[in-house]
Amino acid sequence: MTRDEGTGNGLAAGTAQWPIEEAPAPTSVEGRTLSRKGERTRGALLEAAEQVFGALGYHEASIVKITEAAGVAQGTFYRYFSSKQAIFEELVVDLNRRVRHAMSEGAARGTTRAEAERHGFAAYLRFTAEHPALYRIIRQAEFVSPATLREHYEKIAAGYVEGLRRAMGEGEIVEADAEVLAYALMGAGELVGMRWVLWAEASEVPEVVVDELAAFVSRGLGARNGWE
Amino acid sequence: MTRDEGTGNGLAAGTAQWPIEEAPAPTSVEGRTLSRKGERTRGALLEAAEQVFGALGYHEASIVKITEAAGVAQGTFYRYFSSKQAIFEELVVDLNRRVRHAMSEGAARGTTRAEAERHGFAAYLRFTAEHPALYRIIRQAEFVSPATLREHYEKIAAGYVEGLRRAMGEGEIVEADAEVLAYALMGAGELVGMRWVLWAEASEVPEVVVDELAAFVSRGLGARNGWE
Amino acid sequence: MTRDEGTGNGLAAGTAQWPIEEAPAPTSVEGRTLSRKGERTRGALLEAAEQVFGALGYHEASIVKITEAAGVAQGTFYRYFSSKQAIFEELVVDLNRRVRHAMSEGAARGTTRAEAERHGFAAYLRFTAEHPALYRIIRQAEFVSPATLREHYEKIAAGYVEGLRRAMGEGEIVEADAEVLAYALMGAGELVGMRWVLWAEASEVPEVVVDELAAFVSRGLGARNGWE
Amino acid sequence: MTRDEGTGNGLAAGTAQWPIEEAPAPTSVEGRTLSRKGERTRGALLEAAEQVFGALGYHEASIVKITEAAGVAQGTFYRYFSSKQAIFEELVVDLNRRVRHAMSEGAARGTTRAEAERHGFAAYLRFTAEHPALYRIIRQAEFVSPATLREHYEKIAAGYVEGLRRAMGEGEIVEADAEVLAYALMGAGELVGMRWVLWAEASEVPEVVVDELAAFVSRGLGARNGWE
DNA sequence: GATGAATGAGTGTTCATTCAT
DNA sequence: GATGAATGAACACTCATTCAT
Repeated sequence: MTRDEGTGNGLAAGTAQWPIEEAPAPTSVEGRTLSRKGERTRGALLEAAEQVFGALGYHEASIVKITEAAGVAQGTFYRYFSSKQAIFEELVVDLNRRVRHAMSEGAARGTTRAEAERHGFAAYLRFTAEHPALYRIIRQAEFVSPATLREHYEKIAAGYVEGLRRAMGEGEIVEADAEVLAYALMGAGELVGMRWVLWAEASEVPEVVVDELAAFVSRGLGARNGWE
Repeated sequence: MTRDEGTGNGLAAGTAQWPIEEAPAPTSVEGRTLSRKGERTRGALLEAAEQVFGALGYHEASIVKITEAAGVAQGTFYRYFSSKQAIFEELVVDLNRRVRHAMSEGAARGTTRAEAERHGFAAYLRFTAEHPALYRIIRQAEFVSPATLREHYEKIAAGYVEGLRRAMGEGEIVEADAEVLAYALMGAGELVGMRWVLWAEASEVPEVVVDELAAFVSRGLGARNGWE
Repeated sequence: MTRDEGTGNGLAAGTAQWPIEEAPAPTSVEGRTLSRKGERTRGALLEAAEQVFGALGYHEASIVKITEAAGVAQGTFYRYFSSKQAIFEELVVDLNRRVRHAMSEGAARGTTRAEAERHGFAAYLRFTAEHPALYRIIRQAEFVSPATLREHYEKIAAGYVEGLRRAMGEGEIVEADAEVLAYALMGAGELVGMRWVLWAEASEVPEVVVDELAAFVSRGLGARNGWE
Repeated sequence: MTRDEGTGNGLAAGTAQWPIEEAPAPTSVEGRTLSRKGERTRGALLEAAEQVFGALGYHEASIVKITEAAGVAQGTFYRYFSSKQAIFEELVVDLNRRVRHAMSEGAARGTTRAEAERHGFAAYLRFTAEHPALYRIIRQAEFVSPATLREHYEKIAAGYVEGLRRAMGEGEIVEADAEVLAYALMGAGELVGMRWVLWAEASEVPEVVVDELAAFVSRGLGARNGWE
């Protein structure tokens, strides 16, 4: 993952800075170290959970449905996760890591600042399209696991804040409260994703929408040499 | 409700334009017309539902809890609402009407455009603080009643779009896709509300946060003579 | 209602002998004497109950449905009947009286013995077709009010027994246990009615079926100069 | 089970001919194959259901009562039957198979035609005495599961019809509509059973009653060399 | 006298979780 | 190590009945 150096800027910089754990999957459960096969079963359960939680929501989803989707017996579930809530939380953490990764990679693809910014949002929206579960699971987390939900937003916000602060320091964008900007940006992305991906059941957001959003944000950040 | 005339502008104009039904409370159930007492019972149930859904979420909320909170017997519930889902949906519609009303009123309080804009957001954030249920119930609606959720956002967006288009026509703000802007604005408000009202368990958003948000939006809309 | 005298015979004689109360509708409830209007309301409730119990069965039927069908308020029901079970029992008694009346009248229409017999069954089957509720309500009575059910069959059986005994005395039919014959005849009629009226949803049993049934019974009773 | 060959006749032939599946108990639920223990639990539930439905009727019977009677937890019920209605229907099918089996066996015990006929009815009445649930459950089926009810009668009738037709062909009984006769015979047996088993709470029908019934039927069928 | 609002016990059913095999 | 049978608490909802107006 290359980071954009030198041209430090707002959004792109931000997305590039999220701290991402490098060893994603825990390989032990309650002390047991997982075998190859165990690892695979665990992965199958997580993936099944993403599908099922995404499609049905936390409450309609049931352990039976998840284990069925994963092709294992009901009891097997509890060899890998201590509860329904536990796998849910793990899923949020997992998706959080992956979306931040996607956004970083996206932002890094831009060479000019405007492009980078646009790519960051585009990556987020693309991830949303590919993983509608992210959006839906996050909404469920509100009640299922508020702490995890908060952590999710805080981690993304932290990345934004760091990037925005650097950009401010370098005079690339207007001086402002970086945290407010961070939450505003996340919110904008979330609802645009909801409107043009989820509701439209589209596999991607129309380019023009991404452009409009990026332009709005660019202006809002008071970016010099912004979009256009 | 005074509307800003002549100086039609972006946000303020938008918030001022939401079409709001003036006769809010339905007064009949399944054809029956409600007596005074019935009206009161129904109101108590709705209020209790707002508290309970807001505090526990749709699934943890139960009819027993709602009726207990309302001080009526379990069976009484079904004289006024046909199901748990039904009262939930009614609640969304109700809150939607009230939040739009609050935003309109807020926006109308501003005399200059910048003030109006700021007041619109402030009103929304104040409403969120007073009715945390709005935010939480909306999140639940994702799975409980997607159509109602969508309607909620679409109604608010429609108000924004109308106002933004007018402002564009009058050259007050930059020419852009009004719908994209609308969803971006809603998202920004929603997450800022989540961060500074819900998480902070504050009764209001710090003034400076409102200012920062308004400034960001003002710049993003390319408002002439904007905030500052 | 003419009774067959002189030519005393089996079935026809039997059907003609059921003791039928002549003043059918009780005109007071819990001491209250019913006004004209009250009488009408009570009748409407009974009729509605016949429809509803017949269509839905005892348990699916509800007081609300009955009162709705009768066009009165829920509470009004309890001014005329003390409980759901009470109106059900009254209905059984009522239908019992009416079916016995119908059978008597039918039987009386026959001039020869064979005709009379045939007419008795035909009348029963016609009544079944016009009042499917009879059959269905009787089946429900098994658990709802066993005593009433038993009374229903015993009353019909009593009529048969009396007629059969007389016919035996006059040498018209074979000497046998009249009660066994009575229950066999009732059972035969009931299931034929079920098969050719209820299942066929027909408004009457095909003539040929009535003929076959009458012939079987005629032979079974060892009737001299019977059917043919 | 020996069948009467050569002397093919009416009732006995009929009862002897019911097609009876030889592998009675389904051993899998929703695709799952039942373990030994599972099989036992399932059986216990069916037996408990027979008792409870028989004693209380469909509606008064509750899953709690059934599971209590079977000595298992409430939830266990749903591992074996998908609903209250489902176990009810299974019960009807089960009882139907068993009563037809009993009747066949009974009829086969007769050597002369008159004996066989008598044994068929006697077997039916004995079964009724041992399984009052049959009678009571059938009556409930009217509303609970009309299709199953109909199937029950049709299967028994089919056996009768086949036997009666053969007997007619061989000149043993009078030529007549076999289906009408079948329903008449079933009805006669049913009500005699109700009167002398259920109401008398007797463990068997008095011999004389069986004799009388058999004689009536014998005459009704126009049997040559009939009873006596 | 009629109404209809209120009651609350009771139902069928679901499902996360445990544990013997 | 994996299974799947068993559990039982919990829930949404119904309805006969009561009673104040």
